[in-house]
This record gives sequence, structure tokens and C-alpha cells, in this order.
Amino acid sequence: MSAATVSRAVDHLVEAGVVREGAAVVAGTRGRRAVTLDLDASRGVVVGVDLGATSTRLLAADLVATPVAVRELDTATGLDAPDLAAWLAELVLALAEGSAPLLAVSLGLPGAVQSDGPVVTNANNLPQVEDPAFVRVLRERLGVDLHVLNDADLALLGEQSFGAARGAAAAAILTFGTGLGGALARQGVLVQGPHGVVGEFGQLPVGPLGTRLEHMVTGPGIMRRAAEAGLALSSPADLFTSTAPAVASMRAQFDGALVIALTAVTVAAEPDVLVLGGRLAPSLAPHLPAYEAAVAHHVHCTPRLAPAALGSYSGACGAVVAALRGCYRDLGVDEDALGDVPMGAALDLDALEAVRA
Amino acid sequence: MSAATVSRAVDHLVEAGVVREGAAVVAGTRGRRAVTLDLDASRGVVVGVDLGATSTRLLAADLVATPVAVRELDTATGLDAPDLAAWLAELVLALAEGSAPLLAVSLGLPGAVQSDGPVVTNANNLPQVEDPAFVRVLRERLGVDLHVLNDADLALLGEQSFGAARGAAAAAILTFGTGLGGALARQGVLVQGPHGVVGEFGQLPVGPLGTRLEHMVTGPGIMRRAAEAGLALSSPADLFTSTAPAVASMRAQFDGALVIALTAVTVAAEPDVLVLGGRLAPSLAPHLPAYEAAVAHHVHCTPRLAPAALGSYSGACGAVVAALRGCYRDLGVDEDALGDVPMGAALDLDALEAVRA
DNA sequence: AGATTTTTCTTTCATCGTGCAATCAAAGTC
DNA sequence: GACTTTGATTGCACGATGAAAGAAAAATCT
Repeated sequence: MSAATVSRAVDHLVEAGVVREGAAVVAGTRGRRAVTLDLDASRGVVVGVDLGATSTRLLAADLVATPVAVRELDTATGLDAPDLAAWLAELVLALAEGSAPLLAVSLGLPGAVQSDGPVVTNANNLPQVEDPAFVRVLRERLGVDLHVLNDADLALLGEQSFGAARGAAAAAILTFGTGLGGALARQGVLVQGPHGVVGEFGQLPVGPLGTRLEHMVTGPGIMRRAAEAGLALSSPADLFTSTAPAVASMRAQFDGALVIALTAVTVAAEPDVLVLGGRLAPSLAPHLPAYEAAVAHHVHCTPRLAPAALGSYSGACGAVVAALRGCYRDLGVDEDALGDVPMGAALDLDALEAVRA
Repeated sequence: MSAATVSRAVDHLVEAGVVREGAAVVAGTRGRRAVTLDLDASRGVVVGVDLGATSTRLLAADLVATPVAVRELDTATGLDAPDLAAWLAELVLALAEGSAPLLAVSLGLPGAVQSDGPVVTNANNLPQVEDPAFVRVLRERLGVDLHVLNDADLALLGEQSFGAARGAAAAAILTFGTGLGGALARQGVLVQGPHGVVGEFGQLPVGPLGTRLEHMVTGPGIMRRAAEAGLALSSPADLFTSTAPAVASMRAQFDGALVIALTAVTVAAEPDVLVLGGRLAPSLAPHLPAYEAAVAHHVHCTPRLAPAALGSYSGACGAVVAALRGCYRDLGVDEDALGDVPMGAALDLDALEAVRA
């Protein structure tokens, strides 16, 4: 694009009020000063929501992804679909209250989200959200643009934008929580199928008697299998700290299943970075080099394994990014350019901690 | 695009000699007859080559993919890299001899092809091609555009263009030959990573003691495991015909591994069609509904399983498509439009049989 | 201080691709 | 032979673009 075209484009944006001229740059070269441009970030806020099976996180941010408010609480699992939607809508509106007008909301759910509808399936850990009434009531109550996506997809989006997968063209995530979630991205965009099963590597029947991979590497499955083996683990994390011989055998099974999952992700998308998230990720972190070596034994090109840099907030941060993309798309931003969400300050755990207070 | 713009664009193409007006259409509606346009398909030929570990197939076609000549012979496995390249170049040039000038050649290899170079790795079943001299000598001898790709990638391209995956936006293939090959395509384009490991589901360590999936579902692996179990199979196909109880147990292991592979492909790319190719595919064909049901048990959206419609020629046909895309790209065709290679008649097994005579 | 240089932004002008509408061309129907 | 229908082409206006020239703002030189 020539300078002339840029100049004219900026004129239009300033006229539309989306952008305004900022402070002149102070640098000491000679010649006329360049004019800085600021997005009018305070024209509105978006809210990203990560509705988990056990806990829910909400993050409000302005139009350059600077966090404004954050909230974390237990999911109201006892409610039915319409009540859960009303409960969530109330939280979103309360969080955005007092800030600039709420422009868009993105919501991550622990289930497969079909691209049309959206229709939610496979939400075994929070079945209420499969009821079409849930999304319908939520839409009505919020009264703004609502995007619904899979929680692992959003977690990957968050880590790609601000976290461990920043700058990686191809990236993937596996989240070890109540279930095993997964997502893939290539050339900076999420790989999404019409039925939302892309990344569901937990469904691979790799265990004895066709046991699914998910049951071998996530919390409830580990606890159940330990109980069956007569082992008393106080938490899944014990698998990595205990030195009992019986635990070692379970640990070997876990490792085998995990390496299958990591290898499957590698040959599915050849990511530069494979992010590990979820409650179990901190326990895995010390062993990542060993897992990397194990994968390298099977494929000659291994992704870098990295723990989620945004911790339990990957999904909420990703939801903010998804909501912002919706806003920018409405402003007429080209589809190919949506990958670059404008960012004010860095969005990291410190920034989140700051707005919590 | 308005009619006016199309008219002007066609003027340019006719002037450039790429296209010419064809016979007037004969239909019986009233009004002026539409003008048909023909690509000048005889301006050149391309050759697609599928260099396998045991046999090699070459297919020459004109610029609208109409087959011109075909050849199938045993691979000269005894030769070193430069001699193998010379042998192959001779075959390609001989096949194109007498036809219009040779414009491009595409070559499929049983190994991972890195996008830069091209560098070939993991070609365990035909190690000569890993030697950089192979591609270099081949390029020199041919003197035309040469594209080198993975054989499974090309087989999928062939099946997408002319075979079982025709019209499917998302498709995948698994080829059961000397090794297990695989490839994925989304939105009509192949998923290719920089190291060429995408689709290598044979590397998944799913068997007992970390045995790779490849060893459990392809010919040599089956024969070796049968021999270890004291079974005398005369060919891998016996696994599907024999009724001996000892065979049944091996068959169950095979099925388990296959279902893992199918499920992995499904969650990797969510294909509409999953094509099964390679020498073992005919043996699998009668059991596809059963495998489909087994996969459906694990993921709620199952691809349609289909045997390769182009049989052992999927790869050669795909290579022709890849070569044609190279030609059209050189002509200035937009990258997004390359998916639609112009086709004269249908390219199927009957058409290939016709040019063989 | 005033002239000069450097850097940045804007304006002018010619070009190109596009779509709408009118026109031309070719065929069938009345 | 006139009318109708269908398809292809031309005339015209519009908008986006880039090269080049010009204007603005700051530092440096004389």
C-alpha cells in the first residue's frame, strides 16, 4: 500500500471516530514528526467467559484487550439451562456495568460446538449447555453479539495471542481438566470442523479394552483407575510425587497415553508449539523435556512443549480475543487481518492480578 | 463478476492464445447462442509419477487432465540415487515423447517431504530418495518444473479431484501399503507442515510396549507378527479370509489399531470422506460399514469411509493434478482458484485402461 | 535569524478494474 | 419481415490506487 492510500484510509477512520491522532512522537531524528494513531479503546468493552464444569471465569477488556475487570467463581452446576443462562448473563452484565457500553461477548463451553446454530453436543461435564434454551436465553438476556465456542479452542486462541504460543503460525493445545480438551491452529487460525470434533484426542480408544485416552490422563479417570487398583491417591497430582511402586505402574500407563496424545497432535497439525493447560498442567511441567524426547522417538519433528502461560485464564483471555475479532469484523476489517488484534499493554497474569484488586 | 468484466477477461485470454472459442452450443432455446470456450489443451503435456517402494506408475496427461499415456513397472530398487534418478527421468521423457512439449512433472515419494528444498526424510522403504543427489539429478535430466511431494498427499489429491473424495471440502486418506501413509485436506487444500509429518498416523505408539500403529496394520508388520505367533499366513489378505481361531485374535488387534487410526484422522481434520487406499484396501472394503460403526462409537460425527476409486493410480492421478496446478499458477491463475483444475473427460480407471492399449 | 536539509504527510493527476445501462448480434417465433 | 428472447459488447461513470509533486514541521547549517 502506498503512503497516499494509507493517508486516505486513516482520514476515513478518523472521520468515523474509530481512531484519533495521538501524542506526537518524541524521538530525536530531524525532520517532521510522525503522527501516532490511537484506537479509541474506551468506546466499548467486551467480555470473555470461560464456563467450566467446576469453575467459571469472566474477563472484561477494552477494545485493545486491556483488562478492565475479572471475576472467578464456582459454576452454578445445580441450575437448569434457562436459570444457568440467566445466572451467567447477570454476571456478565454486572462485570461490564459502569464501563463503556458492552459490545460483544464470547463464551467457551466444555463441549463440541457445531458451527451452525450454535448447537452444543458432547458436553458430558456440563450437560445443561446442550439444551438450546441455554444459548437462546443467554442471547436474549445479553442483548449483544454472542459467540459460542469450545473452551479448548478459546484457550488456544488466548495462548496464541498472549501466552506460550505467541507468534507461532501452527500451534496446538491439550487441556487436562475434568476431561481432555484439545484444539489445533494452522497459519494463525483455529482449525474448526462443522461438528466441532477437531482436537478431541481424548476419544482415541488407545487403552486396554478400548478405554478412551481421556480416561487415562484426566483427574476423574486417574482417581477411578487408582481406586480400582486399590491405591489411595489424595489427588491426581500425587501420580507425579508419590514413589510407591504401585503408583509407578499407573504413572507408566499415564505416560504412555500422554505420549500417544502428543504424537497424535503432532502428526495432525505439526505445531511449532504444543501448549499444555488445565489443572494437571503444573504437575506435568517438570517432565516436559522427557515427554518431548519420547515424542521425538516417534516423529522426527517434535513441537516445543510449553505449559499454559495464562494458567487457568487461557480460555477467558481467548474469549476476549474472539469477542474483539467480532467487533473488528463488524467494523469492516478484512478477514485475513483479524488475526492481529490490537493490543494495549501485554495481557498476562500480572495484568489480570492488577484488575482483580 | 459482471458479464462485462468476464467478456473483457476472455478477450485477453484469447489474445494470449490460452483459450479459443469453441463450437457453438446446439441447444434448442431461442435467442443468440452462447459461445463455448475451449482451453488449448494440446499446448503441452504434464507427467505425474508415483514412485513406490515396489512399483512405479507414470501418467502423462494434457492440460485438461485427459490421460495421454500410462506406464506401470517395478521400481528399480537396486540402483543408487543418481542412477535411480536417471532411470526415472528416462521413463518420464520416453512417456512424453511424441506428444506436445513437456511442461511440468510431479513426483510422489514414500517419505516425508519438507517444504523447503525439497528435502526428503523418513523414506525407510526407498532410502535412495533421501539423497539430495536424487532430486538434483532428476531436475537436471528433466529440464522442466519438478514438484516433489509425499505419495499419500498426492493420492489424496487424486481422489479429491477424480475419485472417492470428489467434491468433499474436507477429506483424508490412509494408504495401507508397505508402510502406512496418510494425508489430510481441509477446504479443498492439502494440510502440509514444513517437515511433512502431517498425516503420519502410522507413528502413533499404540501397541503393546509402544509398538507403532504402522507395524500393526500394514503388510510386512502383519506377516512378522503372524510368524512370531507361529501362524503361517500366505499373504496379509488372509487375515480377512481365514477362519482359524489364532487368526481371529490377530484380526482383533488389527481392527483395534485401525479404529484408532480412523478415529485419530477424524479428530485431526473432521473429514467428510476418509479414503482407504493401498494394496490392503480391497481386503478392507467389505468391512467398511463395521469400521464406520466402530468409529461412531467414539466420536459423534463419523466420516464416510470409501475405498480408493482410482485404485493403485490415485497417486499418479494426483501427481498430474499437482503438475497442472503448477502450470496454471505460472499462467497467473489465482491461488484460491487452483483447486479447480479444468477437466476434459472424467479421469477414472476406464480412461486409464483406454490409453494403456 | 534565515536558509537548507530531512522527514512526514497530503494533494494532484493519470491509470486501471469494475458495474450499470445501453447497444449490438444472433437466433427463434409470430 | 417484424417481434421477442437470449447472449456478448461497448460507453460511461465511479472508486481505488500509486507515482510524483508539493506542503508542513522539525532539526541543522551558514
